[in-house]
Parts: sequence; structure tokens; C-alpha cells
Amino acid sequence: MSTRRATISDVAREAGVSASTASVVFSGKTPTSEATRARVIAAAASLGYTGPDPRAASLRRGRSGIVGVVFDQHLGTAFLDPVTTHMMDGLADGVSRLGAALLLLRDDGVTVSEPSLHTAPIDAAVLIGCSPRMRDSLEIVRGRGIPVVVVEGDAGEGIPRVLLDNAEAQREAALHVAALGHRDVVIVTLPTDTARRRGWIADDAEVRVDVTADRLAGARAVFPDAPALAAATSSIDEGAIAGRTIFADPDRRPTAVIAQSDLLAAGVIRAAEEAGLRVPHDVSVTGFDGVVVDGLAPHVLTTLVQPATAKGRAAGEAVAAMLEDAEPSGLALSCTFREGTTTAPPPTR
Amino acid sequence: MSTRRATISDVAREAGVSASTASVVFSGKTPTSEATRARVIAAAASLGYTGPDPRAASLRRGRSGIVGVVFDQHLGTAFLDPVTTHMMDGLADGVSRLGAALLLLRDDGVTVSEPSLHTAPIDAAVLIGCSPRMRDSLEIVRGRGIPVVVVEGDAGEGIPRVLLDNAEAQREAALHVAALGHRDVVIVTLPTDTARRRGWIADDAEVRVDVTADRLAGARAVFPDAPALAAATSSIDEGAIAGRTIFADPDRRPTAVIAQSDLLAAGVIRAAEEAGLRVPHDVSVTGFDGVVVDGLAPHVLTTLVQPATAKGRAAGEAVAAMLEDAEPSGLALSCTFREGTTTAPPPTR
DNA sequence: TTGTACGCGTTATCAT
DNA sequence: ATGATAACGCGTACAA
Repeated sequence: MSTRRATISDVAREAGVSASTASVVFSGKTPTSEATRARVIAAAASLGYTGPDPRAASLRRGRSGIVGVVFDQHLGTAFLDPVTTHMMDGLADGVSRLGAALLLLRDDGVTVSEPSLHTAPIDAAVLIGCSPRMRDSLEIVRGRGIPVVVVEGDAGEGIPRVLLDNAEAQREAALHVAALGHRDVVIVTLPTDTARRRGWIADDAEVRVDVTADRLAGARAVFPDAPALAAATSSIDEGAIAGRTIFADPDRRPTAVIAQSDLLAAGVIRAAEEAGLRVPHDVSVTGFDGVVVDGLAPHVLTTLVQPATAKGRAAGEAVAAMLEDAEPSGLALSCTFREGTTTAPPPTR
Repeated sequence: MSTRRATISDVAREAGVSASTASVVFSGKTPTSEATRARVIAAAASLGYTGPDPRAASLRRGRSGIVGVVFDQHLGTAFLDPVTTHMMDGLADGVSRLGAALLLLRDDGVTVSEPSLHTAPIDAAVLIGCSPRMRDSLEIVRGRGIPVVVVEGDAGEGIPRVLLDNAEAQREAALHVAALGHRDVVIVTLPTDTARRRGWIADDAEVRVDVTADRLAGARAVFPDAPALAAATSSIDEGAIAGRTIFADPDRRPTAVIAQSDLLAAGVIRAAEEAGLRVPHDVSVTGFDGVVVDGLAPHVLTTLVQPATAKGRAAGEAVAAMLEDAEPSGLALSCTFREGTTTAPPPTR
């Protein structure tokens, strides 16, 4: 049939109007008479024209309607964390208000494939995480003059970022535990650095990951001497490994464990039950994130509910604001303490 | 400073060459002398030019380098399933070979936000799942003349789709269970329709979801009379609910449960242990998918390992082929049986 | 190796 | 309400 796809001027010719009129019929930017409108639609249908070519439209408008989301790891890995997936959900929401979709981009530093950060037709970018690599990504994007927002990362000077009140929130949970009467408390932390080493955190060790450091500081504000055990990642199995270490010696068992994520907390609970301890009767456990942990039922975790979806939405809206030359706002978000069934007063000895 | 961004002709003027020469320097399509190359690079640097405008380039080339991934549900929900996230990982891989990135698109039928399937600057599309809605999405994309591949769904006439040997694989697992000596077997299935109703599947009930139907057929090929219990979704908690139903009556307990997903299997195992049964000594359990189930340790599930990442990669490569006017191939994938620690001969009575 | 010329398909502006 | 015109920024034959 046709050797090439119909364009808007083909349609216009067929309908006996000018190209600009046909364009207006599709965009609806200017009122048109019902008659011409119908003629154009009919002409389009007869030619198999399905609407303006997005590439040409975006060149003309100077906007692609696409927001890039930049990860520094495999997508499979990133999406393993429910917090990330919820955040993506919120982000999708936040940018859709702006009429945009999300382009998944991975910055693994060595990739030569296109479109990369250099060449992707994006109107704005959202950077997830805070690895050193991200600094490079940031440079590239800024070099292109593209608005950027950072989530869960320290971007440096003047880059808007979505922040959580990690320290304050964790402190609140710790206060709850203290109020119940606990004194022997152990903290299970998220990874402390990119090496992701497991083990007890020495007093003089520096914690390089912001989230981990902030939550640790919040807990230590209440329990200055509580030992802290780092997990290699945020997962149930890692939590269980930490838990087994903690509950190994029956004589030195804490009465409460403050975990820095719900997944870790779930693992700690599992380890406790393996060790014959009942939660919360024998040991209390708190989490962080407020995600649904599949398989944790019937327990309801005492935790800090992080507004993961809102975090994404905030990033999306910040990006939207920047595209309209407005100052992004609403970037500081708060966690909410939720008391579940995994905390109780310590057992009486 | 500058009221508008520099273009390639600005750079060319600054470097004292023509625009096309400057273009060639950036694209590398034609050899250039080292001298002009250096001049152009320098000029670009001094003007803050960071490369061709992707919008203009894609208009010119007729390609955007973007592949759309269409979901029929919230991203947060879709990404809850590890099979989906792994598939995304593979897909990202598969299309990157082609030099493309992934655009997340959701077709919820009512959305008016742009860019939608109608207006997104995509070179090709991958449809995930098989809900009725997807048919509409398919129409839209085909109408635009865009190559499309369907994953895990029935697309109808002539649409390439990535297929798994669900029935054959499930049959293999069932044979394994039968060979161990089991005769009393119950099947726990994935949802049977979009209503996602829980409960025993009547003999004359029609199963509308391909995956569920195929795996069920595979199991029934070995155990024609095995009762089948449908779960509302693929999760540990749903598996546990099904398990509790199955193990409720001590006198009518099966000696083996064939679950249609690893998450369901994990839940069944949990329910079995709640009921005081040991796995695999008292009851054997098989799964399907071969994903890492967080929190299942120390069990290793006997399951069918689905090549989830390969599935995504296959879809990506199929799309790549179609863009080069080649026939997509390699769309039929096989699962691999993996014997774990959750199956054993039935207890002797 | 470099330059000329043109068109990719659309839409904003302005005049009618 | 409609039309003429002019970019948007680039890539690629083709000629030189």
C-alpha cells in the first residue's frame, strides 16, 4: 500500500484544509468548527493517520514529556526493595500530573550504549541513591542543563533532594522501646558502606551511608551504648543471620532489637523464634519502612512508616515545578511511628 | 549568560567549519582530520555545547532509541513479583544491545495523561501480561505501525510472543512427585481469572488465565484427580492461606502439594509447619519460578526454574530483530527442573 | 576531508 | 475559524 506513513499535511490535503488547521484539530489548542474537525478526522482515518509524530512534536515544542530515572545498579536489584518499587509508583504518579512518562536509565559508568544520560530525550531527571557514580551522572545531566532531583542521596551544593527525617523518626521508636522499660538493646543496621560487610560496628568506625548513619544516630540518642550489628543488605535472610548472632548466647540476649528496616526486623523475628524466643513476650523488635513484609503474618511490626510512595511523588512534583521555573518544595518528608504487635515490656527476670 | 542553548551550527561557526562537519565530528560517521576535530571539540566546550539535541536527532533519524514497556497495573504491584523484576532486568539488557532504553508506560484505560501509548516516542513496544485491556493497547500500538512483542500473554493472530513451556515443565515436576510415591496430591494455583477469587476449582470451571491453565494441565496429566485450590495472588501469605485450608483436617491431609509459584509454595510450607508438619518428611512441596524467596531459608525449594531474565532478554532481542525487519526468533523458552530439599517420599503410615 | 542543500513532521505566530 | 510562514536542530546525499 503506502510506501511511507501519512503525515499531517497529507491529512490536511485530503481534508482540504491547511496543515496548521489539521494540527489544531489534533491538539485542540484552538477552537475549530465542527465541520472541518469532522473532515479532518475522516481524512485521518482514511489515510491511517494515527496522530502527530511524537518526535517531530517534541522537537517543535522543545519538550519530550519524558523524565529519566537513573539507577546505579541493575534494575533487578533495585526493584528487589519494596521501598524502591513504591517510590517508583509514586514517581510515576507525580510526573503523570505533569504529563510525562518515566525512562529507565542505568548509569553503570562504562556503558557505551545509547541512549545514555548524554543522549536520552529527557526533560528532567531523577537520581536514585547516592553512590559515587551518581556524581558523574549528576555532572552529565547538569551539563545538559536538565533539571534534576536526587532521592535518598547527598548531591551536594544546590541540588534539590527528597529527604526523610530518619534520625528523628528512629529516635521516636527508640523512645518507645525505652518507655516500655528496655535497657538491653541491640541495633541491626543497613549496610555501612559500599563494601557491605557484615559485623559489629566498632565505636570509632565511620558510617558512610547517610541513611544508615542517620538512623543509627537516632537510636543512639536514646541508647548511647547499644551495640550495632551491620547487615550486608536489607533482606529477611540477612536479618535472620544477624538475629542468630544476637541470640546465640542465651546469657547475653538483649530484650529488644532495633532493626533499620522491616525486612531485617522480619529476619530477626524469625531468628528469635528459631531460638525459642517469643515475640514480643521474650524479645521486642522494631523495624523501619512500613512496607508489607510478605510472610510476616500474623505479626504486625512496630515500625516507622516511611512515605515511600509520597517520596516518589514529591520527586515527581519537584521536577514538575522546576520545569515551570518554580522552586521545588515539599521535599522534606516525615516518617510515622506505628505501634504493632512486636513490642512489649521486657520479660521480668 | 546565554539566552538559549548553543546548537551545532553555533559550534560550527565558532570552530570555523560547516555544520555538517561539526555533526560528523560528534557522530563519528565519517572520518575527520584530527585538527578540525580538535577545533570542533574546543568550540563545543567553550560554548557549553554537550552534544546534539536528542529530539532533533531522533526526528532526523526516524528513531528515538526508546522501547515502551506496557503494564496493565500499577508499577508498584507489577514489581512486587520477582519474576517481573527479573524480566525487566533482562529486557533492559536485551534492548541495550540495540542501544535503547525502556519507557515505562501504564495502560489503565482511562488515563488521559501524555505521553500515552498514543504519543510516546517509542520505536517498539513490549506488552506485559494478558488482561483484556492489553488488547486495546495492542490495537493502539499496531495502529501506529510500531513493532510489538507480548510477554506472558495471548495476543492473537500474528503477534510475536515469548512463551514458556509451562505445561511440560509442570508435568515434569509432577512426575518427580509421583516417582517418589505420592498419590494424595493437592494443587495450589495462581489466580484463575481477573476476579482473583480464592477457593477450590470446580471440575467444570474454566480457567481463563493461560499460565494457570497450562500449569494445571501439566499437573493433571500426572494426577488427573488432584483437587486444585486457587490463590488470589502469588504471594507467601496467600500460599499460607491456601495451606491452612489444605492442612486443616488432619485426616485428609495430602502427602504432597504442587504449588504454581515459589511464593505460594513458601506459604504452603509455612502453613504446614504451623500445623506441626515437617517438610519434606511429612509433606512434600514443589514450587514454580525458581526465584529467590526471601525468608525461606534453610529450605531449598524443589521447583521449576523459569528463565525470567532470559524471557526479558528474548523479548528485547525480538524487538531488536523486528526493528531490523527480521523475523523474531528464540521466543520459546524452557523451564528447568531443580530438585531441592522440600520433596521426599511420603511418610509410611 | 569538507561543504552545500534540503527535508525530517510538527506547531507557534500572526495575519486574515 | 482558518491559513501562510517560519522555525525547531539535526543528519545525510551529493558535490567539490
